[in-house]
Amino acid sequence: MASKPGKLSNGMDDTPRGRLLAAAAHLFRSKGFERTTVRDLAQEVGIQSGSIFHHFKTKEEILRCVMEEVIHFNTDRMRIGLEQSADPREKLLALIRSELVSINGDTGEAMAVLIFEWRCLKPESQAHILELRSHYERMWLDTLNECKEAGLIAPGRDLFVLRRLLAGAISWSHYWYKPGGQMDIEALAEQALYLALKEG
Amino acid sequence: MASKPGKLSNGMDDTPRGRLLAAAAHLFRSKGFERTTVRDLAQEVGIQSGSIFHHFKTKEEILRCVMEEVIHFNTDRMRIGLEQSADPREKLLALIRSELVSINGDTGEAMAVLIFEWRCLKPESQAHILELRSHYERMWLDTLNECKEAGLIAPGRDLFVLRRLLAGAISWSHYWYKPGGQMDIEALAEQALYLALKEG
DNA sequence: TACACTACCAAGCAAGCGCTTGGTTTGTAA
DNA sequence: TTACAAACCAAGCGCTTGCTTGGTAGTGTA
Repeated sequence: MASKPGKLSNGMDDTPRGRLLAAAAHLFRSKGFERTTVRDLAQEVGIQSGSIFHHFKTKEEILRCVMEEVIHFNTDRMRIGLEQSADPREKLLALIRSELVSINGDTGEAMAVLIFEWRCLKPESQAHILELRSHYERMWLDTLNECKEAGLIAPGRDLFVLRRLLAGAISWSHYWYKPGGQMDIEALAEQALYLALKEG
Repeated sequence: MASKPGKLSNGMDDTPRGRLLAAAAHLFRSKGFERTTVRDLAQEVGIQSGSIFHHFKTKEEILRCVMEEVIHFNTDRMRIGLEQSADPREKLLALIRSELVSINGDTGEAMAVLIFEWRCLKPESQAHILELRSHYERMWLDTLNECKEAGLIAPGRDLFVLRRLLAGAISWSHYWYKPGGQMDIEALAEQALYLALKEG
């Protein structure tokens, strides 16, 4: 199971395993899973390449663990965001903000790995990760439904399609959005919210 | 330069080079550039792996050529779509439709390669491709501006950000949209158009 | 002191990689 | 028939890859 309420831990703590996962997230994002060698990874944490396999069975297992940790962490963050929101509009904004922070903030590297190194996983690992993601997507659809019932979203909109379009718009920000630039996450979240709401 | 008006050619014709490019687009999309070996590629077109290098200097050059061809082809398609549209709303819909077709239709594999294998290019190749894309993005921004001036887009929207959000929403469709399913491209284009327009 | 355990190193193996080489076949045109 | 170039093959080189192996240093427990 995930962490306790209010307590966020991304599993990349100051243990050999945690340090390896953090370094892997960094390298897999910047170079890609295939281009990152176990020797790169070992050098990053200051050990020999063979020592990695004392902590993980295979290179693919490292990738899978990075993805698992980031899903747990961000599902918790979204849930907390929802709990602190009063009305449907705020809830949707909280989800958008959470996902933008996931992608452009502290867990950005691991999140990008989750998104862009997907096909490097073996099929059975993919199935396992998809299972973890289902809670995550359920929160989105429930919130979009609430917004529609509250009249915030035009009746003609397909909510499943809308969620996929929003997921794309938000995930894509990792390609162009630069945290610390002119636009902060909150302003970007608001622009993204306009994509969904009918008064946008 | 690209093709003549009205004539669309994607450069993957029935020549040894064209067959290699088509097979490369297919393999690079389904397995990724790194996981695709020159031996895979050779087997796909029925030659020996060494023979590939009679047509291309390096494996990276194959990737670059796939990307160049698909940009030329789709820039032409977008331009033709614009020429056949009367008002700003139709123009924007034409751009959205073109990009959706690029990603989910005939050139889908090459387009996915352009998007998802970007970092496999050498920096100088990236710069070259970015140059080609600039015309493409110019058409988008011009059309969005026309829509805003016509009052179709709310005054508070940042058009640069809007284009990036739309690009994400549209590109992302390659992950989930299945041509031939319940929803056709035209319906999807309309749902995507709602993201931008204020009456959406 | 003895034992067990985690974390790690040094060395290297088998396989696969992109690419090269020297030579052969095939199509075209004078 | 000859000439020539494009297209291709068979073989393999030099290198990198993920991963294995056998052994060692440090730490906590009895």
